Amino acid sequence: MQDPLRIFSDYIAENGLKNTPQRRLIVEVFFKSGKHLSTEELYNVVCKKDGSIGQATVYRTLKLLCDAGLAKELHFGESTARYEPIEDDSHHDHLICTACGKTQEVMDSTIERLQNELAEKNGFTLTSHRMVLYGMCEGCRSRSGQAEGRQKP
Amino acid sequence: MQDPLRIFSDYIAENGLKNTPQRRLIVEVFFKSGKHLSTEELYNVVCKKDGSIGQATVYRTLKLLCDAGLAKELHFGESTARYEPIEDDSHHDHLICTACGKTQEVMDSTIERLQNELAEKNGFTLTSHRMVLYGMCEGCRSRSGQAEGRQKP
DNA sequence: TTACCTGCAAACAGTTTGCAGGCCG
DNA sequence: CGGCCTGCAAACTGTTTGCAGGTAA
Repeated sequence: MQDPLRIFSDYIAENGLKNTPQRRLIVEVFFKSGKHLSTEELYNVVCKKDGSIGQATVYRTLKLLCDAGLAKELHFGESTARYEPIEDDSHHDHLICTACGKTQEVMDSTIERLQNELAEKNGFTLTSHRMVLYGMCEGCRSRSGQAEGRQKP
Repeated sequence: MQDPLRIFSDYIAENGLKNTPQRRLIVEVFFKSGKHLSTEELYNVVCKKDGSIGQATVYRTLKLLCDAGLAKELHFGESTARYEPIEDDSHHDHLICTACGKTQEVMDSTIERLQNELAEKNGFTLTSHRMVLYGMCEGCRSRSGQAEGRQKP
């Protein structure tokens, strides 16, 4: 994928917006630090590099990134939203460990195809989807041992 | 599935809780009116039958239903949570029209199986999942006609 | 009688917005 | 220079919680 910063400044230019240092910093940090950042996490990192940046700007810039098609808002189970960089054509879904919170990106083209067929079968034209698989990762499973009958967390 | 009210009062009894008229009303309305209610929608309906009920009780009762395994909290794209009755063994996923907001329940056992395999392949033991398909329903598609190139809503 | 419950309102958390100044283009 | 941007703080929205009185068991 092309440099996201480049795409971003193109988008900025095309839409008569301004390419400010704050936006550049936020976008850079967002794409460097990788995956599934919440606004607050992003804000914290950004703050360390420029303590004068306000949260509102982070919120506004993330929204801008979504508009530009460079980021996607995600809602796992939490009260806060998370954002993920859109890696061009590499679509994927998420696998989350309910014990340790680890998230892993997954992708299965057969499932993708069946999703499309399922939508068609119901008269829908699919434009996108979200799939999140919740389970227990290897580590947590062996760590939690034989305590299987638990119901209430 | 058994009467949800019955299951609920069993749960109440087993856990030393109280079976109050407010709870009974909320649970009854929740299961009668069916699908994907938000707390506010549920509150509005309940209010019409008993104007003295407070929102807090609705929130608390929905949480209780989740604990009892009778309801499930859903997050589509909105700012508010929705709740759906758990119909025992009839698991399903959701198909949502991005134009009119219509939601439809769907289920594909092949997809379900592949999800399990995908999780296993990554060392996870799957416990649950969420899948939401976004698209355009037949009605909206024909209604919106040939305006396909639109980018910004 | 004794917990548990309820409605109310205040408290909260996450997010948005109005404003006065600042800066890109 | 003009319009977009920014930081700040206040406003908002959805949800939670403390409290004093009420009620199921």
